[in-house]
Amino acid sequence: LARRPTISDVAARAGVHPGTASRALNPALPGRVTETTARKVREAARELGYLPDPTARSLRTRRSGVVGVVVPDLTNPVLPPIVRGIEETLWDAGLACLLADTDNDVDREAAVVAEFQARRCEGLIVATATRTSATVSGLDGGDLPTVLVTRDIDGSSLPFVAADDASGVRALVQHLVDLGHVRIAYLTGPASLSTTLTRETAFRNAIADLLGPDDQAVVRHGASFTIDAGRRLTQQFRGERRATTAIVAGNDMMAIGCLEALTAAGLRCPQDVSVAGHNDMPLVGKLQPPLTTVAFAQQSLGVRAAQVLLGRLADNGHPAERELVPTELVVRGSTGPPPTPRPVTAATRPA
Amino acid sequence: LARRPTISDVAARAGVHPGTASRALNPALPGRVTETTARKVREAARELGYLPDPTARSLRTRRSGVVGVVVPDLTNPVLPPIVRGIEETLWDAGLACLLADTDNDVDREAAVVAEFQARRCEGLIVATATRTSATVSGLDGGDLPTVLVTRDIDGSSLPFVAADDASGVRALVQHLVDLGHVRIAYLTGPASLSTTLTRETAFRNAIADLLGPDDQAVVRHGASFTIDAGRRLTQQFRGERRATTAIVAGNDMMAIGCLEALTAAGLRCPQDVSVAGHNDMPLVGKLQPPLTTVAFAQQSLGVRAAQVLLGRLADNGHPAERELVPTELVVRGSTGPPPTPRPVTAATRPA
DNA sequence: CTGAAAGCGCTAACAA
DNA sequence: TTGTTAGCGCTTTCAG
Repeated sequence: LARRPTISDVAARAGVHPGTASRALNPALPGRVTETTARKVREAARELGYLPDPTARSLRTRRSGVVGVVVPDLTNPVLPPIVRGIEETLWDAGLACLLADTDNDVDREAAVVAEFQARRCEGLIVATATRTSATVSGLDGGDLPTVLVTRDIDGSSLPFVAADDASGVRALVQHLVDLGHVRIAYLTGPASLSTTLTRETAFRNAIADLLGPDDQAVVRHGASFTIDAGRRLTQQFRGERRATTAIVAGNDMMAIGCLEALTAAGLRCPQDVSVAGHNDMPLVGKLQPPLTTVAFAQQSLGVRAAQVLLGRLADNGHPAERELVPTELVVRGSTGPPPTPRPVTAATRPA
Repeated sequence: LARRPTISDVAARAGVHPGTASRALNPALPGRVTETTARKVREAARELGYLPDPTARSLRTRRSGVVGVVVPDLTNPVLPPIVRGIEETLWDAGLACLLADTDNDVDREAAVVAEFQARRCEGLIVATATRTSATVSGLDGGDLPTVLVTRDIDGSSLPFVAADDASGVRALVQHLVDLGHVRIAYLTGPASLSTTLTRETAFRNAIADLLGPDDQAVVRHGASFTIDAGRRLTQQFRGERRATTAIVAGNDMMAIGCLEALTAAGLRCPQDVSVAGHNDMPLVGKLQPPLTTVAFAQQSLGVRAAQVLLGRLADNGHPAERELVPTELVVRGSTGPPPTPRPVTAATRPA
């Protein structure tokens, strides 16, 4: 017979009943079996190359051994290491990962979550980016264990793992203030994203704490976290605020756009204007100038997220953990002291 | 009752037999049902919020609706867009993606494939990197439809989708020769990887075709496709071959290492030595100098791989397609004419 | 065209 | 401790 061996085949070969064979193969079980039968069964299983059918098992046990991982856009460089950490950790726990990319689309997100529920995922790890999501909010308090990574949902009490962006941004502002900057602007992405709010709030707080009144915190929002958006925002911003000596971008891509716009305007970085990013994407340390940015251990973040989910799988009841993994300020060449004090308009005018 | 509705619930509500309900809900079936009953059943299903249980269905139909995607290392920047293309295409075809990262480990690869088979994946897309693999070879001719992406297996007849690296490398060498280079070296990664061989062979052929005898094709292998390996290889290579005016690297990371080593040796790129990479990773166009490299539509590659798999799923019999998606030479600032002819040793000596 | 019944492979009650 | 039995939810023969 060409079909793959079933537990009945194993049982037959071992001369026992299928039920017994099942118990023998199941490691931790209260009603154990004799060591001799266990050996016989294992032997038979090995000889036959028996692999249990997870489908049949799922149907019976109502546990699929599968976790759904939902990302907004896998081509965002922060995500792959996170997904890798998740996958590795879950694999070691005997769980497989279904991956879906929502392309930042709410309908797609809803469809993915529905599909993953239908497929009997035991848990969900959700990294999609918006601050609000009817789909994800609906999971809060439900019976499908869910962990948010990198994003937070307004008013949600779901467990959540992210980098401690606030500390990173604060360290960055501190660094700029230490260098002597007093006119610092923040260029960031859409206010609808969880990341935007966290970082922006941290920026405003840091400015208020370190430089006094809030009115010095200049913040501009772009349409997306891209090089283009960073470039455009910088161009239009430079038209209004020439006194600025340091620009913090919401992520590295925007910082790159910012650098390009400054260069195009004939300004040097960091001599005329300092620039910093966030995320420490691959290669930003190889740019000219190398980018000062906020880094975090991306893969560890994924590992932690998976561990939190494993905790929820064991007990979905206890209060949700909200964990932040540490960030680190990476100082590189794109930040330096502000231009030596001269009449401000002259000091920052394009060459 | 709190449990989710089954087909029997739907059938009861519609006043028909479960079997009939099943048929009514199944779109294309030979033995159809009356339009009126079909409507009743759909109505009942909608009211109950019925979702078929894929586990039970799988058990019965022996089709899981899941395919396995095996990657060597998701943090390699070429992979995420490919995986995204795969996921999107399969999602549209109603298939879900199980993702596993082997961390370039053969045992892990074997375990993953076994696990995916056990989980009743309908097909596999394998992107792991080595030229030989007992595990993957074993899939050849088996009943699990498998598509290789980005890699090839020696002597395998499995369907395979990759970028047309050979054309890209050839275009690159042509470009360098057109610029006037005659001493061109190739620095690449481990010979055990599929990618290494394809590109290296193309390089040797191009050199032989365009510059004559093979002895001018200088090739060095490093331990990995990393910045470090590129740097080390360049350092040791420069010790031996000062006449070289152009260096082609096996991928962009090595090219970056190469640039660093040249800079450290006081050489300018492209004035003293031209450098080129392969893959067009994010940001390599933003480096100083911007890197000349070989690009391909990564996401499309993933889409094509998924489409080929869908073809195999429909008919695993017909001969395996071996498809190459086009590459494009992206000329940027890191390549230029060789130094003006002077005594060779002087022309390439560090400043 | 629809109802009846069997069974995918496994595990968890219950009995012996 | 082991065998027995039932059944997870679905589809698909086979009758009617």
